[in-house]
Amino acid sequence: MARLLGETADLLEISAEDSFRIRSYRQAAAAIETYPNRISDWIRDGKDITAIPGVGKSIAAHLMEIEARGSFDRRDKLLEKYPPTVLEFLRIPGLGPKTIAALIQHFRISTLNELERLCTDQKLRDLPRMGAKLEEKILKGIAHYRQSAGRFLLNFATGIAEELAAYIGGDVTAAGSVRRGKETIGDVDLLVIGQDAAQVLARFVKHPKVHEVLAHGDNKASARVGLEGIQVDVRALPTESFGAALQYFTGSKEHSIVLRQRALRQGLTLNEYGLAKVDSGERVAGRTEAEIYETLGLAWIPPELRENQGEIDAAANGTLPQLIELADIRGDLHMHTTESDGRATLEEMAAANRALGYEYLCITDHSKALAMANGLDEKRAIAFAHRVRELDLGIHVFSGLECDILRNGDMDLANDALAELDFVIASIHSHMNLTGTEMTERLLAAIENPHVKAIGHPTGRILLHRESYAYEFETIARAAARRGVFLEINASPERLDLNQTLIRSAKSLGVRFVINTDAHHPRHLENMRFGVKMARRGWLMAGDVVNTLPLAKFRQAIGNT
DNA sequence: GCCGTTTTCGGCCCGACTGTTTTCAGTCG
Repeated sequence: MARLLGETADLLEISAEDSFRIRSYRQAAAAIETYPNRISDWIRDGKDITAIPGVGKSIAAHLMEIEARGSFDRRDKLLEKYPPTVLEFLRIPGLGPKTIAALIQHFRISTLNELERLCTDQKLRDLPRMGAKLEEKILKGIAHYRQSAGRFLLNFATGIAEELAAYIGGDVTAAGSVRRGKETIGDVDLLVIGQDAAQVLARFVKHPKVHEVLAHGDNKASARVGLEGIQVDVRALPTESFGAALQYFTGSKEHSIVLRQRALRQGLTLNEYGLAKVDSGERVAGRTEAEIYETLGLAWIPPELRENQGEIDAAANGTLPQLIELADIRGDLHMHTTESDGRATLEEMAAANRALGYEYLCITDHSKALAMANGLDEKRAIAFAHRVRELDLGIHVFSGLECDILRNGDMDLANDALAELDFVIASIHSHMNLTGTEMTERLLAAIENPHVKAIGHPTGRILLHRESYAYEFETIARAAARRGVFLEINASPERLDLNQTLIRSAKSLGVRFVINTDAHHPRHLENMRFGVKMARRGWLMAGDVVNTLPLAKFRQAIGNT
């Protein structure tokens, strides 16, 4: 439903509809996407869906039509006018709705290939206000889109941000979605404070990895960096604007819009330079973020929450959660060794965990169904568990297993073998295309197994690569809460599974969590910070996460006494 | 198309950069 509304907003944009109507569609799409309950259920139960903020009479009618027949009239009419392939055009950087509408009208194109030919044939310049530079820009944009679909993993973007910040030197802060900890990143935003702007920007665009300068003005510069072509935006601002600039540059856009609306109601206007009175222009805040939020009557909001999903109300009411921090984690409970498909030995992994200052860890190699990973059968699993327990490296090591959930919901290893282990994570690695009903039954069966303590990477998504498998998440979360089975937040950067919406939903249903790296190499253990980011985005506190417990309490929590 | 501390009508966040054209529209964040 959210996707259909969002696509309709795109189509309305190309057809030059009223911009406020378009925004309404987008806001409704965002509201539905992050809504904790299933809209279909609400409609079937006859509840009033206009109670959802952003959903009014018209969009409610559209949603009921979608529920009834999979589309709605307004969308169908637009699709008669514009083939759905033109939606891709909006993903091309530098190409917006006005240009797209003009191109469709004049050249009757509908596919990226046709658009590309138009540019290589230098036909675009026949139209008013279009020239050679635009043709070139679109060609580069198409190439970039095809290569990466325009998004990058959080760990990659974080690495680029840290490398460039070190190169630029001085007071540089990563802002944008990197600071908010989004699992995929469109571009890297760097904020430079209190230095000579022109000099800083000039130095940035000369970085050896900068392949293409997209914009270079007095206050900001944008460039594509590295072979992957990730876009980096650098903005330079004076020291007295640091807080305002950091707020503005961190976003999200939706969060900032609501913040500025709130400012206006107080007779204030907010931009990247500061918070000022509308009538006199007098500056009242801007040096720190906290100062800005405070002036607006709000507690400072952690960046991970700035998605316009209730955080502003919570900040106004003083009900923001005390979010979990990396330092709260006392042990990593999901990792592999050379016993299955890990790259380091049991001893090396344990030593690496101790070096991170953890109190305990759990070794969870694969089970035999994952033959290509050299998974363990019952006999090997039990023998290995003995070796794990005998380890004496000054850190408590639990013997565990990442046990495959077979197609029918059975565990890969027999229950008497699982009973010998301290901590069993049940994961799906096969038959990922079952129907929603089959997959729900399969996971329910795993949760009912008396030896299963956690569900590993619960949705199975691989970012930018593979969707979650289909199942009824709420049903699974309810069962997990009832049975006391933990849901994993897998910190591996290509998974980051669960996402923030599912974390919040599961928490509201009473689920407790574990945050694990799924490390196959000692250096992967450092990915814990990304898992904690996701937990924070899901509004979790330390108390929601079991592996923040001290050893003795953790043992109680897993029934290991 | 949504919404209500002033509103059931009339508002709806704010600024930088580029290209093409001679004053600004389009795009982006």
